[in-house]
Amino acid sequence: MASKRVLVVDDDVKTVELVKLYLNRDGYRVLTACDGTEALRLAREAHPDLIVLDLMLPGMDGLEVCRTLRDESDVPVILLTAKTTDQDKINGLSSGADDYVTKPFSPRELAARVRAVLRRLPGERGPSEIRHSELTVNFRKHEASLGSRSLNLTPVEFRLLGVMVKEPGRVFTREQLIDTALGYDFEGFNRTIDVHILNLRRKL
Amino acid sequence: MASKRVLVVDDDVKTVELVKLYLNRDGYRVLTACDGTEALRLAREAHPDLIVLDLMLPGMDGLEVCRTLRDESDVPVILLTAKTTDQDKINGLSSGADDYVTKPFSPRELAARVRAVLRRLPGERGPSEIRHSELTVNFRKHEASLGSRSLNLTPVEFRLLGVMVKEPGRVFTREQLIDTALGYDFEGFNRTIDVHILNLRRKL
DNA sequence: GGATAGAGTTAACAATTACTTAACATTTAT
DNA sequence: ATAAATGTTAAGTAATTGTTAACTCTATCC
Repeated sequence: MASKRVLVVDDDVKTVELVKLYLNRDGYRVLTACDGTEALRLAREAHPDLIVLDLMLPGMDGLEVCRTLRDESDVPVILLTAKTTDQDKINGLSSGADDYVTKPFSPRELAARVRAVLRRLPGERGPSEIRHSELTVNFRKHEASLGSRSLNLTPVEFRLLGVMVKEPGRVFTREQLIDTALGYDFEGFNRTIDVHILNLRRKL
Repeated sequence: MASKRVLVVDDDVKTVELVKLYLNRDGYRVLTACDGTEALRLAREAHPDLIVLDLMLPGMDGLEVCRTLRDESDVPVILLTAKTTDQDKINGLSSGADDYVTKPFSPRELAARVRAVLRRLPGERGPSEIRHSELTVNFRKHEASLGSRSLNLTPVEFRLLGVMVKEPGRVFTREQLIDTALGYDFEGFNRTIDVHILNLRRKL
């Protein structure tokens, strides 16, 4: 669940389609762009979780695109290029890229690198435990308890309780709760969240 | 919090400067050295909070430097290694070093790893042995036992048990376990870790 | 230089858990 | 009083995790 979005930028449509195929197979949603300008536009609009960027682009240079992206956000970038010397790698990585794959490449390897980069990113920190009178929510242990009784929460329920316990008293819309608990790209019946809330209430 | 000091050791000035740039951006003070002798001297004089150490150094071997550092203090070390070296070397080293990054590397990633190592540091650089009721894990001997029976753990299993025994009750994601047990640059099927966990459970 | 053993990886399948939905009940607001 | 919103139940469906077994790779031993 919570499928991530990857923006793939390459002027060769064949390449884009190939990469898209493999990334889709891994459960990512894929956006595509054929040149630097479009890439930047999409990056700004859609806020993808990762960008696969070819260095040889018509018009705007790939390295330039990479640097611009870096200035504007923290989105991780994997560079794709035919250049093979170490110096090129250094240049690319110095421009703020997170990884580097040389053409011709195995789409399998690229997919693996996408996974690897995304895996090591989620580094957000908060307090590891929040308490409110009887209620204790421990994020490190992924565990919540009321008094001494451990509520056996499912992942969705835990996320719901987590987001609420961080801002007690705040009222959330269905959409806000869906975003945090089911993922921003949830495309189902929006009353599903009601059931999760119900179950959570029962356990409390 | 007073800004931490990081010693960066590499014979290539370009690399050193690049790393320094990124670490400075993260608010660290950076010391630099170009060879093993200078590295040791600076480590002794300045007592940095962390050392980034290239393994390929002129004169004194990086491995040798690493071992000397280990003998003299508890300063955490992140190794820089060429991608062509064996995974086995990394395995052997990771008992002494706290992390490693393969060249060519992304400075973003290195900075992230520096942060990660420093973050988990105050959680004490544990004793060489941890016990929990029947379970004993000895890090120096790389050996674990339940009661009197010695569990014959493989390297991967030992690392898994090691990371878990240090924070009992904590829930880890697949990705976190993969990072510590299989290496941050593991590029395979992520359910591989399930099998290691299964095997570990059976031995317990 | 095979043969063998140990470790790690992977695919396929089973078991379990949890998520989603639709239908109906109750409450709230107008 | 009635429409809209929210609460509740139970059944169907999907996602995740557990397990087995086959395969690869390396290192070691005749």
